[in-house]
Amino acid sequence: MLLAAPLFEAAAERQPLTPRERHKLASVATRMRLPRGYVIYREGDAAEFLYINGGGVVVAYADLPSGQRRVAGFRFKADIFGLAIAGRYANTARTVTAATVFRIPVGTMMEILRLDPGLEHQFLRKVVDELRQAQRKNIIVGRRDAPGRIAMFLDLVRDSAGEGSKANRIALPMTRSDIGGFLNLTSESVSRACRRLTEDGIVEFDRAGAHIINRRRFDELIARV
Amino acid sequence: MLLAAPLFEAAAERQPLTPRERHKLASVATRMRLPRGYVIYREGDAAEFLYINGGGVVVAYADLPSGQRRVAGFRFKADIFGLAIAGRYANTARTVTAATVFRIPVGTMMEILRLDPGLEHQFLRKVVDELRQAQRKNIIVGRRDAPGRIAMFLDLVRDSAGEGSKANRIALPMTRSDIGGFLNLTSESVSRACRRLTEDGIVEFDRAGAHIINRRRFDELIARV
DNA sequence: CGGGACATTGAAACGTCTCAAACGATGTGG
DNA sequence: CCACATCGTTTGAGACGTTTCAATGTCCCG
Repeated sequence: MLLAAPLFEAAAERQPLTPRERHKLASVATRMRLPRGYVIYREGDAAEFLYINGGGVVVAYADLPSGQRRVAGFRFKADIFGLAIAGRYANTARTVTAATVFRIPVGTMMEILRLDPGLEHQFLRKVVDELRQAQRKNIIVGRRDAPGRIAMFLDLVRDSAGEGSKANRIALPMTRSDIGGFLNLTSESVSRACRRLTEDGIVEFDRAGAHIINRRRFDELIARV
Repeated sequence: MLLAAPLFEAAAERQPLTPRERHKLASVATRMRLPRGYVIYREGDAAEFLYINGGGVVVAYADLPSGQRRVAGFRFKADIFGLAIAGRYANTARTVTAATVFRIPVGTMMEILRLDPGLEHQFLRKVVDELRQAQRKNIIVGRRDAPGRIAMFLDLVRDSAGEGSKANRIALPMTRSDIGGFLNLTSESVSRACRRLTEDGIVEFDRAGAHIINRRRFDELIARV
């Protein structure tokens, strides 16, 4: 139980969930079908629930005093979100697409973890995953060139969304602003960087997402960190 | 025991250690006194030891293919470092000042954690701390203005180095290049940003470190994220 | 005392940001 | 069912700030 506390004290970042956990949690979870653009919770709200993404895409972000929007990350199917700092949500969560989410009261969740050390273990691994994600984001944002950041972002989304690691199609339901918020770019810069990638014959974009045309140069670009 | 594995699989980031833990670990640790600039381990080496900083400053960094140096973070007294990914160090660790470090074989460490769940708990908290640090770095690097990044870096070092949170003197033993590597700036930009802070009457710099002159404006600058 | 690493400063190049406008898609109300 | 308002995207031109390249100055250590 002591173990659970720090887990829930962590700020939110990406956290995939195993099938075994989903099964265990389904019995106490409330299933919600949400439309696109629905705000699940707001930064600063008391963190009463923990959420599991059951399908669709959710974005976690915080609005900074300067008016900028810092996107912490995107949550895909089976990802956990809603972790808090000091009992309050660290980010705002909003659906990017229509989505199904499972909602679990934090108290209930703590009880479950107390009774099931194995599940507790799984949660620790989620925190570690989360850490890796934050570090991966650190590396991506460290790049100076916008096209390179976009390419690494596509790579990240491909891994996160559960599309095969050799898939050339990547769905991008989030807005350019959301991508920019994640990559520390303006939406205009995202636009221009995407155009550059297209002009260079590396990636093509349409309404649905991205399509990698030249994988060799794409991989080269990603490796050129 | 299972718990220990993922802990050691995490990449390195900041991790303070409590006195209770230090006592417990002291008996199995090898104490090493290291000169300034000593490379403790290199990125890619087999991760055989876990380290605890017993005094001094250590920098963890990775050299990217582009030749740039990405600084993951600085380790101060009581911080743990040497966590690995897939059995290999994710970063290179080098002393910034003369330092004392305690070295513990990973296998021994795992054994200790297995026998002491309480200590295991503490380690989980370290991972969560590490996560928070990575996120804090994300926010800092997200700023566009170099002086603002420097100010937030000073704030971070003040917190990490264990100087009082209201201290106006901040020791900066690391080089401008190291600071730049952490903040994603060139050493020249660090130099200019520091000069700007001085010209604006906010912070003064000398060989030893920084001295906050105008705390109100300093805090304002930090808040202007 | 000398060599080397680090820090500082300068000037120009580069790339993103900002501001602005036009375009496209979407969803709603008449 | 269409017109319209809205939101997001794209494109443009200029401003801004960091990077780059180069040179000088400073400090530390051998």
